[in-house]
Amino acid sequence: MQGSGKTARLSDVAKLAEVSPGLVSRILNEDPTLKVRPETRERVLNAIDLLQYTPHASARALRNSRTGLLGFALHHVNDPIYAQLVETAQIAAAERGYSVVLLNADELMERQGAFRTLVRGHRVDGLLIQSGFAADDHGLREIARSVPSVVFNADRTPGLRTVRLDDTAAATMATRRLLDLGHRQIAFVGAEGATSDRRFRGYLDALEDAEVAAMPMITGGWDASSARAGIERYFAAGGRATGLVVVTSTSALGVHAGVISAGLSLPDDVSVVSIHDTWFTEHLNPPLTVVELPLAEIGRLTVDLLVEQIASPTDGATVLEEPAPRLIERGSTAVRVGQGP
Amino acid sequence: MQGSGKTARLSDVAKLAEVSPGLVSRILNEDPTLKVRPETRERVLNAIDLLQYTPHASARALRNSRTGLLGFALHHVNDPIYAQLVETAQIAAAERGYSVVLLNADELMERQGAFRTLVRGHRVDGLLIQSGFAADDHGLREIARSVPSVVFNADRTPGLRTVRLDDTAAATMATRRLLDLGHRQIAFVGAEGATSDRRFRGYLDALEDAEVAAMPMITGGWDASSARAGIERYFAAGGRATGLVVVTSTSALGVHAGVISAGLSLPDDVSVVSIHDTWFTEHLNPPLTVVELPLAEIGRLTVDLLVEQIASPTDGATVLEEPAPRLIERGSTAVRVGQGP
DNA sequence: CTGAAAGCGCTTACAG
DNA sequence: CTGAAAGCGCTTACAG
Repeated sequence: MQGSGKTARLSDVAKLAEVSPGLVSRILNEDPTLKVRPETRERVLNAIDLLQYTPHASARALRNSRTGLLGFALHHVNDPIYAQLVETAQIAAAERGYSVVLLNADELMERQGAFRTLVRGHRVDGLLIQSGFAADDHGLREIARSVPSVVFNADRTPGLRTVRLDDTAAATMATRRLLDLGHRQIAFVGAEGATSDRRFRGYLDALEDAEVAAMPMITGGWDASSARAGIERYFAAGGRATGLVVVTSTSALGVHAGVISAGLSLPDDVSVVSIHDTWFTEHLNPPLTVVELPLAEIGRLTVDLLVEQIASPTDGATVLEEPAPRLIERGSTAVRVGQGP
Repeated sequence: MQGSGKTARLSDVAKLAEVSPGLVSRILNEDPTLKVRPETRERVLNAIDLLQYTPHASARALRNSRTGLLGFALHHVNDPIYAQLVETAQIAAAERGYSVVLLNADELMERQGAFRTLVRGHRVDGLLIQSGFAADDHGLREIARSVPSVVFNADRTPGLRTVRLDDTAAATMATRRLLDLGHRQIAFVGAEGATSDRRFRGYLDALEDAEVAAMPMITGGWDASSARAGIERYFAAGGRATGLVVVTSTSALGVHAGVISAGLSLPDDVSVVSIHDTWFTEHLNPPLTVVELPLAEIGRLTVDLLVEQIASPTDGATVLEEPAPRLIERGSTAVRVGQGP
């Protein structure tokens, strides 16, 4: 049932083409020092074709100390933003000849052994690590130092190559839009971790610029349900914000639902802007106003950086500023009404 | 910057423990025929610990003809249902000692070479293939036959191990609910592929049972935007359904938006039920009534089946019927009003 | 109870 | 211009 017998080895090709295995290998790998008779090369190429020869990945990996695998250590693929990122990054990796191994960041942080098997067992050539998510990433950073890697969403850290989007600019843009619409009671719905901190910073910058007082951060978290609970608590406790900047659109979905279930009208009583555009935002009722950040581009960039890290590791912080954040105005924002100036 | 020098090899452990490499290997792999002096074993274990020894994955893979990798060939990870599945399956795989390689089903189908490198290059021990998505999966089935694999969502096919959820039962349950609410004009919003076909069948079954006439299928597709476009076209053309059974919740999001943008009230004019519960359904406005199918369980089951396939390939169709589909009634369904009996 | 040796399939200096 | 040989790090019959 499984295919047509054994797969051909290099030596089979060599035998068929009546040359040595070494020569076949050199032709396959396009050894630049090699000067082979066109006629011989032809014979070898034909044999490869005839036998459907494909190099044995493990044999190559052992010999070259390169697996051709990139590990992606994520907290949740089941988040639309990261799913989108992974999808792009997987394609970018494939284009560069790498496959992507899906790793569980939490397991890697918690289980000492999981990390050891991965790194000391030479299972991947490099690691993309999702950071900036939990308050404490120490475990992940340890890991990042022991293998070529790119830490996604972390702040600049000595010894690490970090990459991130321009979170601050995005949050500033979102907040400005609410200010322009006349809102003066604007709160930030945030979460744990460095990414949220940077976005909160952007929110503060915009308010400071406009000389409008900031409000205490509302704790929302990174998922819809916790954000919804957070915002329901906020309004139940008498919260008075008329404009909400939400750390990410996944959470904004919950905020959206929470505002409505709190008996408030969206956008008439409360306007909501969030960060990241994704497949569901335009289909909400009302649709979500967002600041779009270049997810596809950061996916490619991250893979490129990781491939560079494998070639020669360097530290430093990369921030993708182009294409710039872009406001997409939809129905969840409106001119502020009521309560006088 | 990268870790503390070279990693230890088996021979280093052997040297330190003053035994042969073979012995270390046998202890490591718990060779049952091995009777070693406790004292010697202790020495070896200590050496392993001291050197932080971890077997070299590629060397093992070459020797054992097992990579420890499972390939997941998907169309879009960027779909909440599949993202959820992948997340569960990744964890299940890790528990069984396998890592997951993310593969692009479309690339695998289209690029002859991508598939050859994968299979003939011994890159994975087995393949989980997402099927039932496009109308024509022939390419994927070819692949499935040449390597231990499980084809997810396909109908029973000779020579293949298929696994799927009880799509028909789920759709029947959804349709019944609309019937119970008094709806008589019920349409199915479907998509391409076997999965949608089975759900359509379930819809037909329920109507037949109730002796209610079926309506032509509305073409929605597997994503929110195309489903929205489909439903907008439908109502613009004078479609008269008061109840909609949607093939999956991702599409239902678009249907939800489309019903509203068509100027109809949800659920008063049109009730919507869809298949699969996921993180966003309860946060829509109104929240989505769905039939929940056991996604986490099918993720585990699929990995288990795949691991079995690797041990010894067999064909056959597995349908996960337990836990049974479950109706979760939310705000997108209501008793049918207006237009007399 | 433990060791020596061959071999998994490749690549690459080193010869000629 | 091409070949023979060693070796990447492991495992496993085969001896003893």
